[in-house]
Amino acid sequence: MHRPRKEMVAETRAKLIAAARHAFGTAGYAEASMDDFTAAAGLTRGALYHHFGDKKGLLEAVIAEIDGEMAARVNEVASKAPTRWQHFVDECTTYIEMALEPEIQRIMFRDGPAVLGDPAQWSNANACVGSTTDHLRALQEEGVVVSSVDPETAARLINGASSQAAQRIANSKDPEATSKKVVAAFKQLLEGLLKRTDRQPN
Amino acid sequence: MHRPRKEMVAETRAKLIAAARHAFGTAGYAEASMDDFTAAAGLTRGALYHHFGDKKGLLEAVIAEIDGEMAARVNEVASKAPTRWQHFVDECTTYIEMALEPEIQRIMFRDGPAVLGDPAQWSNANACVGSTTDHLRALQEEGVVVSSVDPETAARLINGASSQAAQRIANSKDPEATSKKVVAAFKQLLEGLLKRTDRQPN
DNA sequence: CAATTGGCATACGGACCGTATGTATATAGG
DNA sequence: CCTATATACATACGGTCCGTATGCCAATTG
Repeated sequence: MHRPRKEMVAETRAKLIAAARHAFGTAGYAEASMDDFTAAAGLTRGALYHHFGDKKGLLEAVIAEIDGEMAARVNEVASKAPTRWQHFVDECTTYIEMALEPEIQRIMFRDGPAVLGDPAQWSNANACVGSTTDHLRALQEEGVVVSSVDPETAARLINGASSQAAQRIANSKDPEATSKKVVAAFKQLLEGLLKRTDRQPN
Repeated sequence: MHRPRKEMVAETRAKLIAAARHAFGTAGYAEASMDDFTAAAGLTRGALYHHFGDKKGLLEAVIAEIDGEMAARVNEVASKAPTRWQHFVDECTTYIEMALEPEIQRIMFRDGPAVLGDPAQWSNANACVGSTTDHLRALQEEGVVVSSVDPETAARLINGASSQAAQRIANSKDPEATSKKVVAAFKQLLEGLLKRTDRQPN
């Protein structure tokens, strides 16, 4: 029953991250007691401090994990859009869909920024916005998107709008209906990036 | 030297709000010690709990005050734009300018949402977005903005983009230069709301 | 097989918060 | 004018939480 050392360590790290992720996602970062959720993982704060330094370090690890999952899922959508522009729009709406999950809302868009500061400065978690940036740059080279905007800047603004979009849907009494309204408004804003020749009729 | 009761009460409330606003804006909500900033106001936590119930209640009061100031300032810009559309755009950029102040960033966009939840659900502080909504509705009636978008929804999305815009400028190494880029990208997104006939050439 | 390193738990001190309680002053009523 | 009451605020207390220091056990290394 004596597993190799490395595996045990990886397991405790994973258990801590999972327990913290659940606690942060439901109770919230500030209300999550380290004693409680380490105990729920069958450990103590000793393990936490040993591996992550402090509570914020553990939050960073949780965020890195979630960001990786989100980036992976955004990339999955890649396949079946006829044009690159539609593919780009699909990625954005996929992002909004992911942001609907309460755990992601809470950790990535609320507690994360409050505790760690501007997400744009997070060293580990910017895979998602990177994809958006790349698409915008490519669309500019294709002449679909106006060349006057800075791709990364636009990606960040879109990100902010997406987060608000998701919050609005999530807090709505009729999520299905408001989802339609929100996504429609969101796509309308995106069209501002298109050159006039490529814009859809309204 | 016996001032009337009401004045004394209003003064202590104001002192508490001012001290908390400063502490929240600089140290941040979680790191601001109630003992410390009440003492800085020449009071104790007793006064705080009496008037505001708890720390969150005081944050709400601070946010209400700031929101009022922001709404007032947005309305000041009202005067001298030739078209309603430009007036609307001016209001948005004014909003971004205000969001550059660290105190507003921290309280209204970071700690506020983390502690009190979705800003759209705040009972006291939505004067700003209300103005944006009204403008959008009027622009729709004038036939300038596409009629397919829900005004309040669009206003919220714009709000999210504005907040990101301000953060990007504030955290930049060359705020002057990035401000130009950010505002340009922001305006470009806004043009997505225009009917094709009214759009500016790119 | 001995020494050492790393993984994790336990113990302790301090900060902070919420409530319960105490006290003084101003207003209201007789 | 005097008393009673309510309001404004301070003080006291208990509990929770966090960070560090310390200790122990197992696994690796030579």
